[in-house]
Amino acid sequence: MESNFAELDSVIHSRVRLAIMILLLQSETANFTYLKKEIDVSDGNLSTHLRKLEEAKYIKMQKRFENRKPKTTISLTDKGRAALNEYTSNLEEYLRLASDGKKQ
Amino acid sequence: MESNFAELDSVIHSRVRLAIMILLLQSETANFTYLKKEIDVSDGNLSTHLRKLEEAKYIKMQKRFENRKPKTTISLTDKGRAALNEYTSNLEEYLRLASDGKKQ
DNA sequence: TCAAAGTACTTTGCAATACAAAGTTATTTT
DNA sequence: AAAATAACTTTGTATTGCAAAGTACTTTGA
Repeated sequence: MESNFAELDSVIHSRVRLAIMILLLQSETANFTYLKKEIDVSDGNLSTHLRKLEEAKYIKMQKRFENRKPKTTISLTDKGRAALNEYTSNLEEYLRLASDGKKQ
Repeated sequence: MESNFAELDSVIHSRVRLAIMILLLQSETANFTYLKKEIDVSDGNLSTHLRKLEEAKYIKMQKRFENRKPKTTISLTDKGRAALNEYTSNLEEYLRLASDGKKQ
């Protein structure tokens, strides 16, 4: 039986990781501090979420030194962009069902 | 600082529990077997998710006997309906940000 | 000049979660 | 009367999510 409720990519389905992906979609590249401020998450937590997205190859991180300080630049991969697209369209379907429910 | 990324109610932010809430919104009441089939989830998993929603007072479960068989009827509480409403409007904002991101 | 504070992270420890397998209790079929 | 079915719940375990602590520097102020 085909369920109305599609699987939701568990790599993306976490508030923090979803926010990271959306921010990267908007701004193409970002750094650690920027993400941290925008999402309001602790350092450690952000670090592990980034690692998870990297392991899934949804983002890539370039680490280099700029003015003698470490600087990480984070961006979406094509795979990540595609996964986010599918995730959001699945979620939209959930929301559509929810708003159908309200109407009756 | 006000983040664009609102907290997402962690009681609802799980594929299975979100689906349960939406199904209850649509059909007012439901039983265990119906939910299980619609969501495609194992018995044990569904049972624990239902308990979690009940503990949060988002759903109520009436257990009674009908034709000498146990029959659980599950429905949304007002609190649950309100929480789902807030959750979906927060999520819609995330999705709006995502589709803004795509356009640029 | 050297100690304290700041920056940009990562690692660690642990509590909470998600899941399926196994268990329970009662009924229906063979 | 044994086996299958229904409608769940409990248990065991692997995974997750999180913040506190740690690391490796650099900058600032006394």
